[in-house]
Amino acid sequence: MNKRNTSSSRPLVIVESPNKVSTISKILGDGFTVKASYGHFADIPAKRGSIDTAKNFTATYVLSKKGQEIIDMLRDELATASELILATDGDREGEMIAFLLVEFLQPTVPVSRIVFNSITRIEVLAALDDRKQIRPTLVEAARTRRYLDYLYGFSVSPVLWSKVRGNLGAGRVQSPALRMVVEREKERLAFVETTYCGIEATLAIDAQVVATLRTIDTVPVAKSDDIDDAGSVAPPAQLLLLPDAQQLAAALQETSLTVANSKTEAYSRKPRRPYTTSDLLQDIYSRLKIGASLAQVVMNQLHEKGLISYPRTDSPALSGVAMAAARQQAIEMFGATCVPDKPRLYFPKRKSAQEAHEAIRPSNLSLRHPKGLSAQQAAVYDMVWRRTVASQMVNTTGTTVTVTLHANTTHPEHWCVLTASGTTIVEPGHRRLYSTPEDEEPTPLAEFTVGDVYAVSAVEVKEHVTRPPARYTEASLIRALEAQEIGRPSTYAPIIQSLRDEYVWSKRGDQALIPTLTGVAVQQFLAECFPSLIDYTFTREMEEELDSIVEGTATLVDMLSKFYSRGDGHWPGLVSVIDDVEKSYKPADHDVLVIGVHPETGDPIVLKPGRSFAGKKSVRGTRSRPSRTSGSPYIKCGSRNVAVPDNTELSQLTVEFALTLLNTPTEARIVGEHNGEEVSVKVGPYGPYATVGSRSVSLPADTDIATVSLADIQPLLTFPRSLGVDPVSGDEVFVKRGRYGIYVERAGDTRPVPAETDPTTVTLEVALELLARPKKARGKR
DNA sequence: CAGTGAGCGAGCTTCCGCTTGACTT
Repeated sequence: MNKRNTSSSRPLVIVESPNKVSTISKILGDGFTVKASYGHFADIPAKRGSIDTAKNFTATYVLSKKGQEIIDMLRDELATASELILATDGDREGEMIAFLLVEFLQPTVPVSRIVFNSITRIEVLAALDDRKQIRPTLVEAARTRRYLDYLYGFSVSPVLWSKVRGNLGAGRVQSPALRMVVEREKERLAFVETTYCGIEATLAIDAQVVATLRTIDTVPVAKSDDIDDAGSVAPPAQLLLLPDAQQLAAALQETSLTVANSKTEAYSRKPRRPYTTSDLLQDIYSRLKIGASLAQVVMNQLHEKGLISYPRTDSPALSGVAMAAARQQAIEMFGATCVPDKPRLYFPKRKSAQEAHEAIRPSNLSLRHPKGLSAQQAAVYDMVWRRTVASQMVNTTGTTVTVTLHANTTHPEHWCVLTASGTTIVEPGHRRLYSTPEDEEPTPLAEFTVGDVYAVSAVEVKEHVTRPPARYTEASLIRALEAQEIGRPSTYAPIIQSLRDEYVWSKRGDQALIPTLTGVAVQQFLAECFPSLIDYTFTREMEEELDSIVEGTATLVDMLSKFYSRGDGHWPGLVSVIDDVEKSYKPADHDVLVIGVHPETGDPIVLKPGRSFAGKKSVRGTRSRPSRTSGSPYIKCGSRNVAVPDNTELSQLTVEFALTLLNTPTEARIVGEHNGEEVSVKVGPYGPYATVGSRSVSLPADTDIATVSLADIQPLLTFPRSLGVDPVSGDEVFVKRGRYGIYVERAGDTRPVPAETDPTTVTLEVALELLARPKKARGKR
């Protein structure tokens, strides 16, 4: 419809995002057609064997369904175009997309590649005058990254299926992320709480000056920083305990404090850098308590409305235009002295082929309060606006005074040193617009004269208890991953989502990430069998090698054969490592956790991950299939097994907890009648089961015998069931429940009942239809 | 401390990194 290019053909410009199309169209005018590729439209297939590892790691990129439509659309546009200009993002992935566009479009017109880092008239037009070609080494690096991730994930995950449990995944990004969450949980478990005291003395003067006790006879009084998670105190500091503290406080009350030193220092704080994706996710969480997925959605919405720049970036850099606009806004609000002489420049941490975008900032800085936004959108926009403008303002400056006071106490006799400090802000600078809860309004303190003596008006003993390291939140985990350069801005939110599928959970109304028992089991397994794959430096080292490929000093085959087959000095190669694990790792010999020893039998009480099961398990239990008979993690003691919910905290797994589970339900409990027969439930050596008359029926492993009702289990009691006789063959047709779930059977021929079909509604017609299908179901896509 | 039900079929799961949709009210 919008084909007005009948008279003369125009260049076709392709960008990644449709959101860029209209802006760039406006800049380029009628002489160009601008279209979007919508990101990666092709990929190697997500199934086994997509990479031919025997043949120099060759693989074929295939269009996705949506990708096919996009390529068709672009091919139509190209048919009438005078030339093809590839304007995908200026990073490694963008180069790959440009390369794949050429591969799939097979253009017959001239092709060139342009790169601009921000969509401004100057940059876009300059890029058009600086035509380049696709860089083959950059494409090779992108391809290597893609293949390595595939080889890692699709080789290690199957080992999890055979050694831990089915349906689990491992990968270069998710596995170190899981490691962080699990190790933090174990640090919390190993944490030893320490109680310690501090003493605060208030000086008897008009101003409220509170001095803190620092040393007793030159020995530093331990602060929280001096005490580690095991409760050890870093020398020379020593813990001040309550009885001593009270005695000393009483003695201090009787003494006076002499000023030994008064020091004045300049105080200066730079503004925070403009937002990267990770910074903004972190800040949205701490200010608005919104998790990563929703936060990313709100950021996207603001971007789609044209209000903020591209929301997935790891660069804090601002374009020259944006810096000038931010300075202008600051000057209008606070006058010319509120910005430094020159604009403040911010640089990405890692200068590489990876940063294609600038920081997240308002598209139009003169727009202070856009109309028509939801409360969340408005709040996020306001944060972005403040942080961007503040980033160009002068430092917050002032003076910090620290005064040192001496006291000699009697009963007990000690020489005590106390300090007090305070800061006076002279120039608020950037804090007028943006401050964090940590930069609390400082309390000022006047200077003191050495030798002056003050009486003490009050002495207070403050008792403190050390806190275990905090669990990660979505935002802090993302920050930790980013600090290790693991993962990319476009994947931060999805990573959290995929962890939540199996490996982590949170309590209601809380964002703290707690590992599931399955998550703990997988981390243990990976740490034992594949430690170098979950090393936090793995990705960084990968990136360095990819840089060598870009520079032309290494190749895809070098790097992948080293990783996968050939190995190097320290690493025997993934294939060989996996072979060893498959041969030598016996799950029965490995426990997730040794909980303790049974006080009477002396049998060890251990946690096991649970083995193969049919159907996917959800931690929240919304979709647990009734057919599942095993799979939940379980506690093992002697010959007894008892299931524990996957979302049990490690700290709950004590001997007492295990014993209550192991001891409680050995007796059958009658829950009602089914077809006139009494139904009772019980836990046996193979897990929970129901008895109906003389028949017994296994129940899902996480069934709680004490609370389960007849209604909960009644559907399971209907199997096996005769559906009638097949009118064609005359054979009786059954629906049965077996190890792998519900299935239908006719004369020894079987078909599984699909998970989405309610097995209680299976009729003869349904069964015959299933049996008519070919035996080997072809997996769709 | 320990004799606690019964057991028929085997296909599939998985990676990371780019992008936006589209069910309805």
